[in-house]
Amino acid sequence: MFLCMKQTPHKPTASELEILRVLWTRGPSTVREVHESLSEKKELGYTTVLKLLQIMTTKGTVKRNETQRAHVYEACLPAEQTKRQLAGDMLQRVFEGSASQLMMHALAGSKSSPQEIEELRRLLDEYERSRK
Amino acid sequence: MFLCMKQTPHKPTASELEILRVLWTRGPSTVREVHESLSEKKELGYTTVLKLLQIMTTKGTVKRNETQRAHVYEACLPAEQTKRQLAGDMLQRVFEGSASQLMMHALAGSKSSPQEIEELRRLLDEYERSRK
DNA sequence: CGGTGTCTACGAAGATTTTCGTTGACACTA
DNA sequence: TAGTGTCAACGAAAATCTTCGTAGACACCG
Repeated sequence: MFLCMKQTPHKPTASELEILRVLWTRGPSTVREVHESLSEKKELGYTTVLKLLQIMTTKGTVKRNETQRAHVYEACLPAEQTKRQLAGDMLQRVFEGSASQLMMHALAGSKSSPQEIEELRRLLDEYERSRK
Repeated sequence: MFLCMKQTPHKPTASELEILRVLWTRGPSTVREVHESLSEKKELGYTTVLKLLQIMTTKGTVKRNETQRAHVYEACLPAEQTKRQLAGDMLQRVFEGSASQLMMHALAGSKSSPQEIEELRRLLDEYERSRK
């Protein structure tokens, strides 16, 4: 078995991301738990989830604790870091690094509430302060 | 030959997006022109680009004018619309629809200038006005 | 006309992703 | 202990993506 030598963590695929989201919200979980959580949204075989988690283990996306019969899986990276990577990747690939372009298109495609806008303003202030 | 029946346009793959970006900036272009443009960044065979454009044609991502011997390809959708779709997709899949989360992570992953922040504020104002 | 270069079409190989079926190990219980 | 249910491992099929080689059509040039 090889350790993952990659410097930059793997960009998760669509299915991997769904699993990661479960692990982020539930914390360390067994295959069954992940499967049940995903099954609420879409039909998906148990072994499909198992296989995915095994693949993600070899990729180094998740790690597992094998002390129990039902192995317990856990995301290697915190949600924040992976999300930042995904956002940054799209920022470069689609918006040539322009955060305002990204925001503009995201807003256009979503129904953001006034509260959301207020929160965004607050974030900008905070970001600006931290940059000083 | 079938027309594309899909209501929602195809989400472009990574390679398709690279090609779309060329078409968006150059406007309608031949395979050779797209290939030369992409070659500046990375090595890529001529027929690879040709094949991609052919596939994108069947998907309905691009359309082509065959009146010249060298067919001229053109994106079906304006850049704005596709970018909006991509941003909105990520917003849902990664950030559960929270634009502020998206922006927070995008900012954290980029080096946004004070001008960029100012532009973001302006966008928020504008968005809010348009919502009224 | 015949050679040279450019173009599209076709097919196909290789990689990656997504999905499960099957098998054998393990454990609980009646 | 024999039956029932749960689990990980393995392999593999199907779908999609990425890449390119080859062949045949076409046009220009001498």
